[in-house]
Amino acid sequence: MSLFEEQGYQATTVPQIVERAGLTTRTFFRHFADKRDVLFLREREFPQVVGASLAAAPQTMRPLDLVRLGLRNAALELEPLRRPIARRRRIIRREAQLRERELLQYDRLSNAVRAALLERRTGPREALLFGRLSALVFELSLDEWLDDPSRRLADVVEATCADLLPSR
Amino acid sequence: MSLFEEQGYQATTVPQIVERAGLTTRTFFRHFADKRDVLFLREREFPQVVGASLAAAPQTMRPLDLVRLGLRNAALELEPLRRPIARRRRIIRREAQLRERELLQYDRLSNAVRAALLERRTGPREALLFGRLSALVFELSLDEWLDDPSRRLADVVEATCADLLPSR
DNA sequence: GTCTATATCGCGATAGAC
DNA sequence: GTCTATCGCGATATAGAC
Repeated sequence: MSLFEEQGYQATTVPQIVERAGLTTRTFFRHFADKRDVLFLREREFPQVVGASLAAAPQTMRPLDLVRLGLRNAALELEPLRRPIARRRRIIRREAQLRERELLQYDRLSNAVRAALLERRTGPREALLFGRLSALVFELSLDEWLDDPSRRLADVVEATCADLLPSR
Repeated sequence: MSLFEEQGYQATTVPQIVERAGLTTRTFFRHFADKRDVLFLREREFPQVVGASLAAAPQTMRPLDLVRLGLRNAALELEPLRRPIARRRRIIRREAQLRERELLQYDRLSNAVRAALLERRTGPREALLFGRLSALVFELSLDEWLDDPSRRLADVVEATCADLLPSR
């Protein structure tokens, strides 16, 4: 992130990154699928975590409440990381390439929620829909939260849920 | 598309593509930002078209009806292209790289709708929301339509709108 | 259109952890 | 000893400068 801030993402080469990190180029690519991936290390496991959180919830919950629970849990984990997340967002916003990768991450989140709902015999269409809407809620909430430090992420998520997930 | 189907997307190189097309590599990259872009030629103008269609609608329309109109117009244009679109989807589904680019395209659609709504003094939050939801409606509809040839895309879009865009 | 850089990846050798 | 991570070298495709 330091290098990206200093010189921009494009201008920064992988050899420069590995030099500062004390590794070789080859090692870099064993950990990261491509150069962009270096900014999404934590995010890669994020969908898994949310999915697991849904799987662990009581079987009796409705999809709507399930999703709210999962997003709430996710929010609590991110709450203390506001600074680095905001820093990262600033970098991502400057490069369409990075926005593109970010979208893929949200798509993975969406799929994780969908898979968790399917496990509970939610209908395929409803599962797909809730998955997508969950990811949308989360992205919008994160953004609002980063712009308004006075609110807690969990609260923003709750409000966005109420707004976007009309009870079905 | 033929090459991608024969050998897969990754295995196909740009030199192979230009050889079959009778061009040079340089010419390829003059038209397409990168290799993936070759599958999104038409899609690039799509957001513009939808945006223009919204801008041309009567000023008195509510955002909800505006979006429905825009998506309906888009649907009518795609209706005759079912075969190639389905073929293209099959290729895209096999490669995460391509799915990623597809997501960026939907993001652009979302932004086009948002921009059009902002022009009409819709509130920023509502514009953002409707933009995202429009793209979501469109993606889901397209997918359903490709899986069920018996329905018309415009009808699927209408049904998905009713489902996802509760009147606000 | 030519030339060049940089991202990406395959392979074989090696070092450390358990 | 086996497993896994790193290294070093090299090849090629993508992408961009001029």
